[in-house]
Amino acid sequence: MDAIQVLIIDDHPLIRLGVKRSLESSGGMQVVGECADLASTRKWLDLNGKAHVAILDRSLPDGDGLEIVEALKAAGIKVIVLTVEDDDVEIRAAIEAGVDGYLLKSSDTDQIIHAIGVVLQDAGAFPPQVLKKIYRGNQNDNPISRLSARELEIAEYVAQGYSNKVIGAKLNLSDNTVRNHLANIMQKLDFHNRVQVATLVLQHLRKARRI
Amino acid sequence: MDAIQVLIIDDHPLIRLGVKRSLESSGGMQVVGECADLASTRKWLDLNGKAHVAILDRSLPDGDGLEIVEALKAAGIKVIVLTVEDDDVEIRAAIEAGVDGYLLKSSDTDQIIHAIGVVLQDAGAFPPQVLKKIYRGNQNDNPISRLSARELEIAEYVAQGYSNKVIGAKLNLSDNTVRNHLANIMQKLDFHNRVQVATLVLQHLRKARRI
DNA sequence: CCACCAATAGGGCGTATGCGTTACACTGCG
DNA sequence: CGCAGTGTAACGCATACGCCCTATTGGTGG
Repeated sequence: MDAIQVLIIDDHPLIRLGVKRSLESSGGMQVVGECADLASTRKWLDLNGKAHVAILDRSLPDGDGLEIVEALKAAGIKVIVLTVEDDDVEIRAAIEAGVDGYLLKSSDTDQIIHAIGVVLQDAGAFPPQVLKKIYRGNQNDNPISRLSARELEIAEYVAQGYSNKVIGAKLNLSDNTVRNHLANIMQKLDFHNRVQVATLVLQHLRKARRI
Repeated sequence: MDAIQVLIIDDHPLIRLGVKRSLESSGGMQVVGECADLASTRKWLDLNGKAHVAILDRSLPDGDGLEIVEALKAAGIKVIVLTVEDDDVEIRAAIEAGVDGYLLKSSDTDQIIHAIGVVLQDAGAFPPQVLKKIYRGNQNDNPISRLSARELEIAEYVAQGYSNKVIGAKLNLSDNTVRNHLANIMQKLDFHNRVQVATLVLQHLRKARRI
C-alpha cells in the first residue's frame, strides 16, 4: 500500500515539526506539504497539490482556518482540525464547515495517527472530550439566541455603555422604544438590569470572535 | 564541549516533540527531560534532575508555568518561556518572575536555538516583537491600576450586575457609600455610567487570568 | 502637628432606568 | 383570512443612578 499523504496547515513551526515527525515516525505516512497561512495553502492547492488528509489549525495569521475547508474538500482532501479552541461554539462552527475530525492540541501523537486512519475510512474523528463539549453546549443553548435581531442590536449598544436615549438617537428610535426593547430583552434572559445584559453580550463576543 | 542539556515543560505532546526534534537536529543539544505539568516537573527536580536550560510553557494543566520558575532557577537552570500569550500583562508577569527569555509559540525553530545560546551567556532573550509589547504596555498603563483596593472590589461587584444596594449589603456598607465609591471610580476612569465600569473590569479579567 | 487621602456615611436633586400596561402597523405563516 | 411575532411608541410610577455637597475617622507623609 502506498503511503498516506498528509498536508499540514499551521502557523507555528514547532507544531508543524511535531506533527510531521510523529506522523513520519509512525510509518506509512508522508508529509507532502506544509503551509503557514491561508494564502500559501491556496497557492499549494492551485499548484495541483494532492493529499489524502489535511491537518488544519484554526488560528492562522490571515484568517480562520475554517475558510479553507471547502477548498480542501473540493480537492478530495479529508480535513482534521487541530486547534487549542475547545469552546462548544468553536467546535460546532468547525463541524458545520464540514470537517472530518476535530482534535485538541493537547492530544497525544497516537490520537492524531488514529484520527487519520479513521477519517480515511470516511468516518468522523471526534474524541469523547470534544463530543462532550458539543453535547453540553446543546443543553443550555446560548440564551442570546432567543433575542430578535433588533433586540441583539440594542443589547450590543447597551454593552458599549450607551444610555437608552443615546441608543435611541443612534437608531432613530424614541428612547421609550429602546426602553421597551431592553425590557423585553431582560425578560427573555431573566435579567433585572442592563449591566447583566452587557456582561452577557461581552462574554458572547469573546466566544464568537476569538480574542 | 559537552552537549547543552535541555528540559522541556509543556502539556502538549506535539510541542514537546517539535521542540525536541528541532533542538536535537541542530546538534550540540540534548533533551534530558520532558514534563507535562508542574507536579511532574517538581518530581523531576527532586530526583536530582540537572539541566542547563528549561523551555517552559505557561498554561499547564495544574497551574501557571511561572510558579515553577523559582525552583528551576534555584537548581541553576535558565528558564525560557515558550507560550502563546503575547499580552503585555503576561509578558511583564513573566519578567517579574525572573525568566531569562520569552518566546512566542509562533517562533521559528532557529529563534529557539538562538535564544538558548543567548541565555547561557547570562543575557536576556527577548525578541523585538516581545519587547515592543512591553514598551507599548508601559505607555498607556492600565487605567484600572489607579483604583484603590476598595474601589476595585466594588468595581468587580458592579461588573457582576449587582445594584448599589446589594453591593452595600454584601460588603456591610451603606448604599450611599457604595454610590460614593462608584462616583470616585467613574471620575478616576472618566466614565459616566456603571456599564462602562463593568466592561472595563471584564476586559481586565480576561487579560489577567487567561480565559 | 498639619495636610492630604482613602474609606465611611449621610442629604438633596434631577434624571435614567426598570416595570407594567396599552396601542397600532407590518410581516409571515398556517 | 386570522393570528402570532416583531417593531414602534407612549404613559405613569417607583426605584436606582449620577452628581452635587458636607462630615468624621484613620493612616501617611512632609
